[in-house]
Amino acid sequence: MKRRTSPDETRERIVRAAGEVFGRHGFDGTTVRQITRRAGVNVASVNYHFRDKGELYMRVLREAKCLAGDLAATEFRGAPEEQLRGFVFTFVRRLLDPNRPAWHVQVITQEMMRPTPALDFLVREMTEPIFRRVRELIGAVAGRKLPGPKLDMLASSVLGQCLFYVRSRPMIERLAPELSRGPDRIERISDHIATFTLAALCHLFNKRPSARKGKTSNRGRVPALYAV
Amino acid sequence: MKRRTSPDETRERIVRAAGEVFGRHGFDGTTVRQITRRAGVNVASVNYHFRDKGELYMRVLREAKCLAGDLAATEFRGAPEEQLRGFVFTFVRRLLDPNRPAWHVQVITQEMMRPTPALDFLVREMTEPIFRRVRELIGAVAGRKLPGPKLDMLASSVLGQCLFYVRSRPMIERLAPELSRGPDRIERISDHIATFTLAALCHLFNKRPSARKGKTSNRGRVPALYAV
DNA sequence: TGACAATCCAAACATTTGTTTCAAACTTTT
DNA sequence: AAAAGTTTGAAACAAATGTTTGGATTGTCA
Repeated sequence: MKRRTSPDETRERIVRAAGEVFGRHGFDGTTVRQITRRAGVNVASVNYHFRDKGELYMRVLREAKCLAGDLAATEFRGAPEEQLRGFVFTFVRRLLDPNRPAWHVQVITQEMMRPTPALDFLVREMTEPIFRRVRELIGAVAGRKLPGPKLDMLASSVLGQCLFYVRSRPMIERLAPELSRGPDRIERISDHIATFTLAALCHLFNKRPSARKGKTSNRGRVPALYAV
Repeated sequence: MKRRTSPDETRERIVRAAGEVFGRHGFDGTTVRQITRRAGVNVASVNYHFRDKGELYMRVLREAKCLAGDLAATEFRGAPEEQLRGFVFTFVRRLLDPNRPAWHVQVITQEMMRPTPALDFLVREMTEPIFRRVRELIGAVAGRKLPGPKLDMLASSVLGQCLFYVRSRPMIERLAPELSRGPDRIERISDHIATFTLAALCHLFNKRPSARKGKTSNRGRVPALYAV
């Protein structure tokens, strides 16, 4: 007779449940019993399959980083402006897409805000490459060599805009509920951030007015290729 | 003989210590004994002076909101662009000034990210007014009536840029340490955000190029009046 | 001073925490 | 089918949690 749940499935169920709870309450705020209750397994399973709570947490972070995808390695085609726009669209979609399990982003955000010893891993493995990538894209749009700190701040402006919608979600839902609703909200937000950013860069570095203005033109749409 | 510590001082010591610990670990991650140890008082003091841990937390939030200042009510003078610039300078200073106790900002940030029932209070009392103010300032700069959601996203772009430096601090310190150091870092960051934002608005709404570009001009400096 | 209330403190309270134990149930191997 | 190795589950563990208790200490006012 087949076992009701295989050992591997138990492990997966624990990781998924752990991701959801860790994502909502962070490492400290989460109890092992919350996880096992949600996963429908025994309390001891956590210590059997993973050494302890900390080890399980690391496993969850690794999973989240993995599912977050190699955004940094993605190639975008077209003019530098189009590439930056493509990046913003992909990044925001990764952050807000309701089809993806929400805990991937949430658990990473929690770790960024209330660091545990695991933060170094996350920065090294995903934040740093993404940050570097944004700097490259911005440098290309600017079309000239920029001093490092200036480039860092420009990249921070882009990432800050994107992450705001994730990290301040409970706030935004109260202040501007329209922004959180509607099936096209991801595209609206992406389009705004990209347009805003390109407008700033365009003005700061005296590029041509870049054609875009007002509603979404076909040129402005992110190619389906990017819309992972 | 005078008591070593007056009851009022005990209360204050508890609130300050609680602010520091809550700011670092959030409500869940904080234990009453951590607070009392840091404050140098007995464990029971918390339940004596404040009803329970939750009541103390609310008191801390109220204090933080109070010390955060009535940024929303501050009047800025000059052209709309100057007013927006003044707001950014003041806001960023409030967020990053090392002379102010860091926990004011941190405890609010923690609450935004991992909401407790107290979030409604915070949004109503400080976030909402600030958000509304930014929308007004941006509307003035744009010089035309804008649809609500558009205004919301523009405000989000400004606040997102500012808050990034607070919420991603542990990350930034690893990625771009230069941004976290130096006595002029607050001014450098403020100046960048204001310039970046005004450049975008200027380009989006076809205003005149606004003169600013490159290094800080005298016009660009925030008047001492604003530099609270 | 002496009585009264306010404040403080050590100890204990009942829960909840992460983890361990060990026997039963199951799967695989012999 | 018997033996060996995995996986599960109920119960128990010590440690830590928020809170309460009762008595000691302090300040106030008659």
